[in-house]
Amino acid sequence: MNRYSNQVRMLVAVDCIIFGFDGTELKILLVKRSLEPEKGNWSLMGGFVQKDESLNEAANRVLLQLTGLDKVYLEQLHSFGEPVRDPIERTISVTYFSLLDLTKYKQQLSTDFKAEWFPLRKMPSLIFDHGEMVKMARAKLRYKASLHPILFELLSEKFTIPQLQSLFEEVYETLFDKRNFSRKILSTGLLLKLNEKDKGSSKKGAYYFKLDKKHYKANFHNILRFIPNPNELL
Amino acid sequence: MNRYSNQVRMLVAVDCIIFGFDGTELKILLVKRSLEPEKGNWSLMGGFVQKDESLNEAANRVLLQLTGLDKVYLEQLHSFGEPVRDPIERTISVTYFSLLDLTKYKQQLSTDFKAEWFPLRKMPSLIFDHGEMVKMARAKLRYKASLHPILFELLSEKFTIPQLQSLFEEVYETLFDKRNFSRKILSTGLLLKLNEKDKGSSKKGAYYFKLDKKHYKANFHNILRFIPNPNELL
DNA sequence: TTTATTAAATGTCATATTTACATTTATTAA
DNA sequence: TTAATAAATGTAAATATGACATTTAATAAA
Repeated sequence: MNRYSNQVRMLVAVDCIIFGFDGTELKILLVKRSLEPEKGNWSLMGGFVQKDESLNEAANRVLLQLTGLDKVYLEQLHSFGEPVRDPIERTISVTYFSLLDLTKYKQQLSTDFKAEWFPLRKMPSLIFDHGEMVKMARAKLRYKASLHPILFELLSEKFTIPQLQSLFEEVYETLFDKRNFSRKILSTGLLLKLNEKDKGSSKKGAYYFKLDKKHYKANFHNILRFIPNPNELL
Repeated sequence: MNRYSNQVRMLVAVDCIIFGFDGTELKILLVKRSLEPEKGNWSLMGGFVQKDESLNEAANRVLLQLTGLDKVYLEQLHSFGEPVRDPIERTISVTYFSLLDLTKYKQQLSTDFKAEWFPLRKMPSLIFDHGEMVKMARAKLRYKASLHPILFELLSEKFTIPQLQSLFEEVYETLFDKRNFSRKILSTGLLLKLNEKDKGSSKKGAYYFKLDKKHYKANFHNILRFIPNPNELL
């Protein structure tokens, strides 16, 4: 016996929801679809899983092709499998969500794919069920970032507390008290203060911090509480 | 154009990790595989996704076939897609994890599938990558139950606080202080006290409670904290 | 040199939550 | 009536949280 009989084979695709932060706005990377149907419409970056490729490998390949970036935060999100989600042919989509430092993004490669960063709040409508995928990724980002230190993946190696706070405020579409925010973030023990200031946004300047990588990796799965009243935000 | 060209089609299966609680032990429902390869070895209950069936529909169908139960807690967990995970033919497995009240389980149907409940701690080794799937489901159960009231899905409609505490203790393989446990659970406002006692385990008897369904549904997604020091348990 | 301006950094107090720990209560059987 | 058993409940100290205002460092203007 070398095949299962009487069963339907289908295409399996990966689609990536890629988030970035430019210092002010939370953004998503989209591409113009290059084939019919819906050619020319905005879409998540994706591709079919190849013969000898795992799902994770496929997602990493797609991400590398689009951004030129390797070793970015990438996590499987959810699989979508409505029978008619792709009108051409039955296709299961395994979605991944990714967080990356927008400033490291290799723009030259993006031209091959007609890729563009959109502010999440001004995102165009997407093909197929991609809008639903983004919605789920956004919910997961909020959920996970309230409990685990994932938002650091969106910042450069060096960042200031006010920058970090802006990012949290953008993700949760709210404002936090800076005294309490600073106290809570510093109390995690995740941050190392550098002897260097960012003078970009004030005369006094704000100290740069970087992640304590050891502490970060060792405690990543711990449940912290980054967000004061997470329930009220949902 | 009515097909995508030059792409590989694969089988897509759903596999279900089904948890139950008998009052003492946390259990998992397994079946003896009925076809080659690995015929006769223990396996998760699963099946191939059919032509006009969504992933959720496939999982519900499989669960109904095995347990006779409809409308149980069922949640998509993760998709597994290593190229060689099934030696016969490339198959993507979308896993679902399910929590059900073991006492409602229709045993007569299980005979068709040679299904059996195993205590999680004494589970036999499973075919393919099913062991890894169970491990992930167990981690997710612990994670989610520390933040959301999902363990109630494992109990009957009526239950006592000591029974609930036993369940938590079994899931986390630890002991909790009963005064603090009771206070924390009651403070959620999820429980309604009934005018009836369970005399099964003491002379005094323990009051039965049931879920306040409205409150449960409205607040399910809120992040609570059922477990005192979840970090130390991971 | 002094002063004004700006955002960063920090402190305090009241309240809520958490943890550790012991006694009383209801029921049944001896 | 008493002994036995598990259920139910209380309290006090420590810690975390949330609301709120002042001081500080650096630059630019007077």
